[in-house]
Amino acid sequence: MAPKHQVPTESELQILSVLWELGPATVRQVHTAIVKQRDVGYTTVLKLMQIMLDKGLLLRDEAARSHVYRPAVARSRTQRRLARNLIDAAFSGSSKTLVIEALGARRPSAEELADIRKLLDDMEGAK
Amino acid sequence: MAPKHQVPTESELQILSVLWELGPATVRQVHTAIVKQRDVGYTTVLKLMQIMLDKGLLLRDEAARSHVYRPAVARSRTQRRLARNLIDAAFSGSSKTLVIEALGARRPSAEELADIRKLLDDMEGAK
DNA sequence: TTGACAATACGAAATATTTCGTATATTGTC
DNA sequence: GACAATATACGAAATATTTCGTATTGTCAA
Repeated sequence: MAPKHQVPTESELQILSVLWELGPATVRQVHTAIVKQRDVGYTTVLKLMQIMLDKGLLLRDEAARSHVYRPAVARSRTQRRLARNLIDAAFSGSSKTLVIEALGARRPSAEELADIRKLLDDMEGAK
Repeated sequence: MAPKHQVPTESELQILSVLWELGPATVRQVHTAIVKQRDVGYTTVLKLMQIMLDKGLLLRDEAARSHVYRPAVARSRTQRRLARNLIDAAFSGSSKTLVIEALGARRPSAEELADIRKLLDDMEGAK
């Protein structure tokens, strides 16, 4: 029966990213945002969002003529799922390796490094 | 002109993972390893590896009757690309957020935590 | 040498994802 | 009310990915 959750595709992720950024939004708003990055038609985005609704990735409010969509699952839950997925698919289960490569790929600021260090402290403390 | 590098698909990643694990290997060896995780035919794996050769993801040695394949790009380079890709696609460019979710998704051992901490030290040192 | 087995090549079906065109309905303005 | 603008629904083409069957060739043991 239902696989409760799946990993969103690239296009779906782009839509989710916009919704995470804007909050609940109409297809028009999402399309306007995406078109700044990539050339794609309005009905394409509409169709994708309808499919995502079917899949349970989005919810929508149909009260107004322009339906308002929002993610069905919290951003951090989806992000965690994506992280776990990548760790298992390409890092042989080692979060450490992913962490190392992530830090190498997009160098964080000093403040962010400090935040990470703090999290490590907490994790060691709560053993 | 060639797009030099692309992100491997799920199936391709599974094959790469096996090759990273085993080192250079034949289709037979890769298939034997994959079948333990997923039910798939021999010629399916063969075809995928041939396609990966075309795409430049793999190299092969045809000296023997059974060709020996190996990744065209080092594991860590591919992993870094995947990390960067995910950071940009789902973490709005923030490696910090990915790091946090990765640590939450697959809790590392105390030793691994120490390794990560060491890396942070190096990164702050080398500012 | 011949037959069984194993390997590659490759076409093409099956499936998944992305794209868009067209039909139709709703809203607001004149 | 009629028209222009804007929405949704939805079929279906286009593309990408995964799957496998079949043809062919090489290898080796009896």
